[in-house]
Amino acid sequence: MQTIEQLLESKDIRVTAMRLLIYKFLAQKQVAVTLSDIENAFEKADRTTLYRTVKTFEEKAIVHQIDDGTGITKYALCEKGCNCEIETDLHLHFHCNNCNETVCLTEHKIPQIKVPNGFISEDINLVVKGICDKCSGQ
Amino acid sequence: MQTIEQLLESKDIRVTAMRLLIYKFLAQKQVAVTLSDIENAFEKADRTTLYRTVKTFEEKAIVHQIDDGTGITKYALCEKGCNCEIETDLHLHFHCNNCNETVCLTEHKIPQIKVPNGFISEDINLVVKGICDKCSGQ
DNA sequence: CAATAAATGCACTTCCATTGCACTTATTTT
DNA sequence: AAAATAAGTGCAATGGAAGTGCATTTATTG
Repeated sequence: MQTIEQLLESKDIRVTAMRLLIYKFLAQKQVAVTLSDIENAFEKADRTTLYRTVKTFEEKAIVHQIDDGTGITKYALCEKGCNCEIETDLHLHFHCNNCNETVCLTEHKIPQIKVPNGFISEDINLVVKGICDKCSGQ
Repeated sequence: MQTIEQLLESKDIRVTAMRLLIYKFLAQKQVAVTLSDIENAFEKADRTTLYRTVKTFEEKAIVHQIDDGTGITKYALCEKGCNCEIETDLHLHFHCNNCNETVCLTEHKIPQIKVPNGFISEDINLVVKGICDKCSGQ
């Protein structure tokens, strides 16, 4: 069992109170969050700090960025073994049109996509939109 | 053979000089264009007019919107028979990281995506990023 | 403890999307 | 055909989110 401190250190990220808080916030969330979500959760902290913290996490592959088509960038913690950079490891994201939340469907890998001759695929973004389990249940 | 005028009228869109020009511009383009692209092509026209024209086209299923992850909304003409609303008819988009252009790969349909129980899929956005045929050729 | 580097906070800028309102142009009604 | 109405266009302004420069604080290193 690795502590958050150890995780950050293993990625060459200095441990600060702010970063621990933001990490915990992301860990506790079951859905992808926007910068504004984080901002609202930490009203005392400056937006820039939150922004740069998330960017740092992103660079060090602690979180991955999600473009779910709402026009607002969202972030979610990478799962253990999540290699977001590796094309073959990409998972898909589900955006609920009802509650407006976006979740990672980590267990659902993106199927092989064929592209025409001459095209070289490097990265794939797949977002399914619809109604999530929470909203469809009722 | 249907004229542009007839097409617009069939969709309950009034024919104006501006709309014809914008339609022709989109038709001649082989790639998805941003609002700024259109703006640059019609410097005499106001940005708002272009914006609203494209929005009108979008509502009436003459163009479809593309979110290729660049953060800037792009638009492309729907092909004949393109039913962007129908999930099963969705095609994928390819964004070139080199020339920054986005093209519709209309002939490449999106494979069936499985989502977990309780999730209802209504729409799918799939963007493949990499190098396009023009840029990989050299 | 001093020197250095990184982290944080504040202010500001930029870019794109969008809207309100006035004005013009087209369409419909009398 | 003129008046009334509706739609289209242009100008100005707003809002939201992303990003940057710089000063200040906090942590790290010698």
